[in-house]
Amino acid sequence: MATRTRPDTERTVRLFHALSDGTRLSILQRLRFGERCVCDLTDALDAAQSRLSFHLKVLKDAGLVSDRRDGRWMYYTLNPETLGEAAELIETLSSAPSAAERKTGCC
Amino acid sequence: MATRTRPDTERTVRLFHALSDGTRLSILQRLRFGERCVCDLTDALDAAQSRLSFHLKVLKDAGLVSDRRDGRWMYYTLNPETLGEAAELIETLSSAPSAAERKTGCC
DNA sequence: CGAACGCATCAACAAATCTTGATTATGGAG
DNA sequence: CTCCATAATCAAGATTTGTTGATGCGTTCG
Repeated sequence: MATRTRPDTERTVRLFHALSDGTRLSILQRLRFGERCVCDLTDALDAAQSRLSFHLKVLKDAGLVSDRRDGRWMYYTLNPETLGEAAELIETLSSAPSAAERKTGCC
Repeated sequence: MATRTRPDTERTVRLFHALSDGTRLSILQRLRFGERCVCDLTDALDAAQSRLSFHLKVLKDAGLVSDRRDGRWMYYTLNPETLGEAAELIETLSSAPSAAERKTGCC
């Protein structure tokens, strides 16, 4: 069994921060339906282009989306692995501490 | 089967926002080991009392912890239901859209 | 080539968030 | 009642985050 990767607080914070904004959640919702270019998103969310660019960067830095260039369009897709990671982090929080954790007294 | 509760973006944002801070994650980690009073946490995390009070309020407002008074102490505990809710929200994001969702074109 | 397009990036401002120290509120001990 | 302990709240300031409009960069098309 793989050793549980250490929490890496900084990364965790970035992940949940990326998820803690309405615009970004809307973007992720859209991306559930498949790849989208920025132009699709500006239409759908009725948001300024630079605003979306900003949020897409946050999502990308958190690893939640990937981008791909095609001609002059940038296409964004969900990154399920990272979403899985986030779910895992939450489940760890709600799980009882392991024997090892109890022994070392926590954290 | 219960109808899927509508996303309620505002609540979702507050939930993930509460999870997107190092101090708050440390608090939650501690609480996995069981109920703790604020004094325990100030010791363990070496943080000013008013700082912890602030973060505990954020966690409480998000529904992630509950508090209980015992004499002059306030005891905080994890709220597993809300953590489950958070995990669900994430899993929804990484799940394929339902037929109904596809029909209405999304969101 | 040059013009138009799609998008990232930047600067400036506005707003939200976090920290710190002081104050207030509540409860228990003497 | 007075004093001390525990924790919430508040005010002030620093920092971070989000928005907007302008600019720049790469790509395509004429």
